[in-house]
Amino acid sequence: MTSHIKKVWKITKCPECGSDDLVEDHDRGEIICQSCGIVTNENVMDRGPEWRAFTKEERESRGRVGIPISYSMHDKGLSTVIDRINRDAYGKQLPISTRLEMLRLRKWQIRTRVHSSIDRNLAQAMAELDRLTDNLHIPSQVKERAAIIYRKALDNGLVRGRSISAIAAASLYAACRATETPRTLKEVASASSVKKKDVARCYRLLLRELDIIMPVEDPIRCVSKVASKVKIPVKTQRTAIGILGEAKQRGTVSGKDPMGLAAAALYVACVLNEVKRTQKEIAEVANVTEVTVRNRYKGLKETLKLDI
DNA sequence: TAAGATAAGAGGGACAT
DNA sequence: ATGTCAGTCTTATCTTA
Repeated sequence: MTSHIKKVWKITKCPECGSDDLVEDHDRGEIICQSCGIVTNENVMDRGPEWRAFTKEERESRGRVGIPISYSMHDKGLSTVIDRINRDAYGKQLPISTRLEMLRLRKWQIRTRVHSSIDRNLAQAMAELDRLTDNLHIPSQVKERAAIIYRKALDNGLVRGRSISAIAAASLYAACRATETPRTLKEVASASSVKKKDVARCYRLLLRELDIIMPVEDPIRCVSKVASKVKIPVKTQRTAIGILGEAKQRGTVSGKDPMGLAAAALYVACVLNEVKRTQKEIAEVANVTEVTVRNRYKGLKETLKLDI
């Protein structure tokens, strides 16, 4: 008896590096090179039957017809379409009960299709999150958090009409804020292809629609962050914290950028303690402009009646 | 060179229409 | 739903000490 071993042409060497350490991923229809990481999806499609038959009977019973399945379609091309012609194969009008049945089936068909579109959206978003977190060196735990936020946004229909990458970036930024992972909006935006203002808009949308309460950053907590970067002595830091506490009591801190306030308070403290730091140095590490430092500095001077 | 001043523009929140 | 307004922050440029 002749054996019916499949004759399948397969690549055995990586086209990039020549290694033969290849792994097949049948679900995705790809071949991955273990040594260089190159993924190829060429020549993987197995056009022969996926079964083996050893007798004539087996061959006949296992043989089928139909188009080859396709990996590029989300359902691998296996969907059935229920059309709207309420007639049977002979063109006869269907009885009312069957018509209602078909109506129900069509409804569910559409619903499952929506489902798969959500899946595809998620897959794309997760890929984007992967890319962003990779670029920004963000721990996976924060990424998980971002993914949860994204799913919530998707469930609430916030993604419709907006770009997936914008919402993904905004979710990631929100996750960073929530976990106190120090990444600025600017950094997140520049890692993604979305403009900063769009990420900011989506971020606010997330906070509003998902009722996320984000703790407002306390300028006092920013002081040490900024101070450590420009090596300002602890004593001067304490002066700055005192200044901020005083300003807070007089209610002149709300609505201001906490980093700007911290920077200005530090600058004042430096002047008072005769620590030589320029506005520029402090503004730079606080990620605000000199002008902002000056404006806050002016405000602090007024509210505290300082003469410098 | 550091600090201050000024102007123009962006973007969003509050509020009225 | 849309427009206006006050306030914030940024960028850029010029002046002052």
